[in-house]
Amino acid sequence: MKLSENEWKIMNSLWKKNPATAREVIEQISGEVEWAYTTVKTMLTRLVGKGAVSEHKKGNTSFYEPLIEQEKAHKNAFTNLFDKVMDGALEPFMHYLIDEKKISKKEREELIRILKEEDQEK
Amino acid sequence: MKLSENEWKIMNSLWKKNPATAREVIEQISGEVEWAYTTVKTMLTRLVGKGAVSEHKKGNTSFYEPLIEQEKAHKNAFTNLFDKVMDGALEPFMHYLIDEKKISKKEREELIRILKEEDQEK
DNA sequence: TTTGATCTACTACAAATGTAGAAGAAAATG
DNA sequence: CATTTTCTTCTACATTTGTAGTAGATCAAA
Repeated sequence: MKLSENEWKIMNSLWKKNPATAREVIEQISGEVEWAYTTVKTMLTRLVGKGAVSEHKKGNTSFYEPLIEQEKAHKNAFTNLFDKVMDGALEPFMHYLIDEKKISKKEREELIRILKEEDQEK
Repeated sequence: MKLSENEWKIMNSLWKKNPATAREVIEQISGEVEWAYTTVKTMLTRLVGKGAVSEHKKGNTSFYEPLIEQEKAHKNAFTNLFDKVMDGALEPFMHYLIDEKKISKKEREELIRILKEEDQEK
């Protein structure tokens, strides 16, 4: 399942709150982007076509729900990034995290904790 | 600078070896993908158009070189992934790394080292 | 120098993506 | 009920991406 940038936006909104109407989706993402109502509708329809979202109606209004799990979708996106874009390299990523995203000391410690924790588990 | 998947493939090849001719690029990525010669040419031309790659000729043959830095390009890709796709979430990424990419104990230790090292520096 | 191999430049064309307008149906409001 | 608001479905259209084919130029080998 490959999603476009705009589709991610919609999916992220739906993962936060669902079922949701097109109107609700728009409201949730307004401020981040300014799309016409029908633009959002079009993307929702396309997502339904891709099988990423379900649609059911109450009266004449459609309610949408994600059909794919956020976690899986994100993993796919990561895999894609690493395989296709990064050619498998991991280390530059860590530096990126630290340099560009300016993760806090706290977050850094959290990451270390996660890494160590898994070390124990396995 | 936004690159498509195929363009990443070409760029990664050019970062490994440059300047390079279209023929050399093809040879380097053959095995991973099977594109017609003219397909690679088209993409190189498009990359030149985007300003990601330079082209200069010797005789009638073009030699290509990356104009953008690999590190910066990768950072952009990360930023894009996090901002657009992940909505800023970091933690799921670590779990992804561990679960899906099955990074080795060694790599894990390396990541921890990097994270700690930066901790000292700043 | 003829001929085959190789390059380039140009053109093509379908699918995906971004972005929405128009028209008609349904719901809400006065 | 008449009018306004809101939804839906269709249609549209430019750009980007994937993926080459063709024809003409050039280089290399016999």
